[in-house]
Amino acid sequence: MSGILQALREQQHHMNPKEQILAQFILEHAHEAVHLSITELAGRSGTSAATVSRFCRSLLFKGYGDFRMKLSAELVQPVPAKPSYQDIVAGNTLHSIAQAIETNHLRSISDTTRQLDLTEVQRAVDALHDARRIDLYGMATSGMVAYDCQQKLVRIGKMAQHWSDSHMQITSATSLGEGDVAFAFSYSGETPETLDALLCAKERGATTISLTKFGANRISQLADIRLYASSLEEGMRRGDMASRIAQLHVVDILFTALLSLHFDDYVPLLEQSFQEVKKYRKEKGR
Amino acid sequence: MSGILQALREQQHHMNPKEQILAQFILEHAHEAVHLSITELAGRSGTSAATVSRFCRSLLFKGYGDFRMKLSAELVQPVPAKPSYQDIVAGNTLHSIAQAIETNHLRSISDTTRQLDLTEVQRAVDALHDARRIDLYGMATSGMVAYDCQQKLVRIGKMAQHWSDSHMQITSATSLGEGDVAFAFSYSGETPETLDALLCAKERGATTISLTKFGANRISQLADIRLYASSLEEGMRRGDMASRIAQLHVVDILFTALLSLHFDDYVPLLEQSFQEVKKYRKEKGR
DNA sequence: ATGAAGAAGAAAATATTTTTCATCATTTTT
DNA sequence: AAAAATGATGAAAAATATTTTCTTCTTCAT
Repeated sequence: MSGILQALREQQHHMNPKEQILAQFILEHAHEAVHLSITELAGRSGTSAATVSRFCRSLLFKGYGDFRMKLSAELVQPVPAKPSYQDIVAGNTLHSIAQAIETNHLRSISDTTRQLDLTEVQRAVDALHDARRIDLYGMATSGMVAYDCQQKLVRIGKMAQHWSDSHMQITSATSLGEGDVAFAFSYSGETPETLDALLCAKERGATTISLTKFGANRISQLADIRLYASSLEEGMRRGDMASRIAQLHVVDILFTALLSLHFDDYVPLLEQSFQEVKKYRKEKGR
Repeated sequence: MSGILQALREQQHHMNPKEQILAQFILEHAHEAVHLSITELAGRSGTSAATVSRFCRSLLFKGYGDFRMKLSAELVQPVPAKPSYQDIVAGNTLHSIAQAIETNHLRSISDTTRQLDLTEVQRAVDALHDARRIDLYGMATSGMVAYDCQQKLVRIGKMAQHWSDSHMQITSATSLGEGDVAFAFSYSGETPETLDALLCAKERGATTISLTKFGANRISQLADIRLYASSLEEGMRRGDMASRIAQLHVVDILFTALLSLHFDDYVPLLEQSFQEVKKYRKEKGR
């Protein structure tokens, strides 16, 4: 904490009564204050526009506008790196919520990248490249990651299918075989539906890949190729938010690696699918 | 380079002549520009105050003051360690790919958080809280974000529905009305199917929210509440990877804010849905 | 009690921003 | 090719926002 808010806090007790009230309001609602006009700020803080104006000038700003701009500039300074993940509880300000989530997501991506085993990534890329058919399993939030992965694979001409229905997952897994890939997504690594499907696929001879949180878990134990995404500390509520971002991050790395290693095979397909969507829209008269 | 200046650079060539001149001036003298009043800026750049005002509004700022404040906020950011987003090409090593993707995702999240207008977030949270029914529109990658948002909302007992089928989107939008919310997700902000659905919902009186890349676009123009996620530079391949992460980041902030502001309403429901899924599994014999 | 000094708001003055309106240039239609 | 329509632009008017002035009120020292 530095600059204007710090100055306010320090000088607050040497101010006139109404100015103290105003300073207090600004300290408590800084992020809101910068969006208010001088009249609104006066109203919200129980003072008058004249007082606010004098207040700003006594702090040696050129006027309210100048004060507001400099305060707003101060408020967007990036958060200093916080050592650990932030938990979220009731009654936080919007600003602290946004910061906490940012911290969690940034960390979760950094951690995941740092601990990523590139040898396993390479094996996964090769398996996906060589796969005849690719099945993607995941429930709820992880289902979304699986679906994202499917979208990417389909765009480069892969036969990839995500099933969010647990019966269909098994049905599909049953028809896999040697040369096919089954890719399981699960934050906990214990999701029974996903586990079942992966097991079934493995029994039919498919190559199995897992993307779970770090540490031992039943799904990764089952997999031939094991990828991990960062997990939040145990007991942390809403851990799946950050983990989902981390999982998508891994999917992006996988997909980009696939593209980069087989550029000539895939990039034309990707461009083509992009152009076709555009063309199709034009033809509809847009 | 990101945010406002980036948007100016990208959109400069689609502007009116005087607006191009103005954009050019701002790009060249950004640090000076934020200290000028609208009249001074008009004078220095060879345009008129009216043009500057229109310019700011056409970029979807609330007015010149808003534009100036956000630009000023952008300018005080220290130069990031890694100056720009990394593009991905053929033949990279796995390590450089992972690093590039990490850089892009980290930046994309930081940029998005910094540019987030918390007033708009608050309005969106209120709208979602009060909503009788919530429709979520988005195609392809943005469809996934919409779906993610639906999952979260449903878990706290909201009637939320994502349609990935463009006909069903319209069908559903048709039955919306006053007190309902339509939430459109689109990276480009121009996706016709999403635009149509949002328009239809708006015509029926629903409150409309948009989450698009930064800068003026047709979807956000239509929306009552406008949220933005960071965009990569024009011409960058695979821009949607980072944008999807950024959009999910915004969804997380929205949802957490919703939870935090109405803790007692929602958290019990969330815990309950979590416990019920567990219980249901136990009963199946696991 | 009285006067001086300063705090604070109402209202006036000023400045800034936005909108309206008239003009001019460009494009489209006839 | 002329006429009509559209759109861009700046001047001026209108609307807003900010600052200053002026007056009242309170406090404190005498």
